[in-house]
Amino acid sequence: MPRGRPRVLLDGPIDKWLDQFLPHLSVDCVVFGFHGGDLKLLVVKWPGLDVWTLPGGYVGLEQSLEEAAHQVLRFRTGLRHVHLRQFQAFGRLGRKEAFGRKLFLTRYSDVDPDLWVFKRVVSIGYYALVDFQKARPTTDPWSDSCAWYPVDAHPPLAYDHDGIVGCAREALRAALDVPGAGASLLPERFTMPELQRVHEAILGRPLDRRNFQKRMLDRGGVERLAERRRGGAHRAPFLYRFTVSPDGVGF
Amino acid sequence: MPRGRPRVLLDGPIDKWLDQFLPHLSVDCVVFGFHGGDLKLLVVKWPGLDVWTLPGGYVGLEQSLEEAAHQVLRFRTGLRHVHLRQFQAFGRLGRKEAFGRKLFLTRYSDVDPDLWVFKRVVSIGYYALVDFQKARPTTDPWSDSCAWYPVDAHPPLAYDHDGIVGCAREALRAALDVPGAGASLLPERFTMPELQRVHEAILGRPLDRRNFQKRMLDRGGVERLAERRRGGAHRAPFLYRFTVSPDGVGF
DNA sequence: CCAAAAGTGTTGCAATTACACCCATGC
DNA sequence: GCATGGGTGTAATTGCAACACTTTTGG
Repeated sequence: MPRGRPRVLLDGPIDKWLDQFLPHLSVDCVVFGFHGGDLKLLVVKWPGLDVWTLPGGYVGLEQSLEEAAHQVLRFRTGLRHVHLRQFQAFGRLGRKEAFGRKLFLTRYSDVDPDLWVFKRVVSIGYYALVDFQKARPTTDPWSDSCAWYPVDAHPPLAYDHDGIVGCAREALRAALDVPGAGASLLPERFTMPELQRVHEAILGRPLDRRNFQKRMLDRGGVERLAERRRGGAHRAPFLYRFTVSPDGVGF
Repeated sequence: MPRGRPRVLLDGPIDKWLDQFLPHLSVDCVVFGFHGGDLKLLVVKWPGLDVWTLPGGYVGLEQSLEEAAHQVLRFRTGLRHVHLRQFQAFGRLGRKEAFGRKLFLTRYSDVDPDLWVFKRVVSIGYYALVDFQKARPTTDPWSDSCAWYPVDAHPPLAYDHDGIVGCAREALRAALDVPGAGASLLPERFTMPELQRVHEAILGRPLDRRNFQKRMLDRGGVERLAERRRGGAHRAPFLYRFTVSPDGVGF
């Protein structure tokens, strides 16, 4: 499977390329975006086999898990400073890596089936919240496409990645009550209804407009700007800005 | 570092022994007990160096992470069905494994410093809640001792294990509001005051006796038995039993 | 009989929920 | 001017925290 920095993908034989990573380990990223009123998920399609997966990557020998996840995000979305949170490690057996070999065979004729990528891989799951507008889904030479899908209607994913997505959504829901939650899914300046749509999409249920606004302002972490959003068909809503980082700490 | 099944520890050379595990990976277990009114932590002392760590182990090539953690628990406490929960993976650089080499040198004169155990190891953190009475802390031939310490006054741990303990306590606190929480720290039958002490120890603050009892009964998951605890100096309290598993699911 | 711990009920506050009214904008 | 969405306030409810009284047991 093609993961990690693209620039080294094509240099030399595969086994040498794999030597730069911690064997049997990977990070998988559940990348959430928000657009058109619902949550989007970034998925990667691999050529030939009609197989989709989460974007992921291997971990360099001298690279922290977090750095590895950031690298995946930077590579797949072009974004550098992304809200990223580890939520679970997935290490049960039967995380079939068999299709990976087929994938390699589409590029290389003779691949050693004993390489660790075809055996068991333990994966550390991260979820990421990105600004849909700024993200530039990037397809590499290995993959057919890298694109957003509605999180409730994405193509079935290989391995146990569907389960990983469910797990990530749960973790995301649980993290929703800290000040600044959902910030990273929106542009820097946003309106209160927009923030509400984000919360509704994550929780999966409608929220009361007025109570929502009150709670957000009482909780702190948001700052109302003088400006309003122009151009809408109705009363112009205020713009807001977050005053805390996505992790709940002040800037 | 001596981890994993004891029976294979002494068979053959170390590098062969290590071949049965996923390289660069381990599980570390934060084992909580409850005794004499406060939380205890199970720690292991390694010989010669005045070094303590959490009980941990490596992950077999055909073993799930959870199985590996269960194996550590079974080995260190003799308990088979333990409430175990993964809470975080620790993979940042600088998790110095240097002392491990010294440890091996106390047993073997010539150890290859290129073995993966001396390089970087990513560790999956599990916390466990065990019945203090039933647990039998077990020292193996490699370690000086395996013993309970008050969680607020345990010897400083090597690596980043002190940080791991803090992380585990936080996860434990967050998991305290599900029905059946704290069950696994007590014997099968327990009194309400006992359960309250557990919650107080985890939260680190006193709780109101009456509100506590009400909440526990309203929430469900506990069942009052006919019997009472005899022999106390005062009014005999009722005995209770949990009707849900530690994970919040009914039996 | 007294001290100390356990069982049960009631009150009051505070946070959340439900709901009503006014304002702005485009067609 | 009217439909639609946005901003603000208030009443109702509920969940939780504070607190009082009774019961049991050993000494």
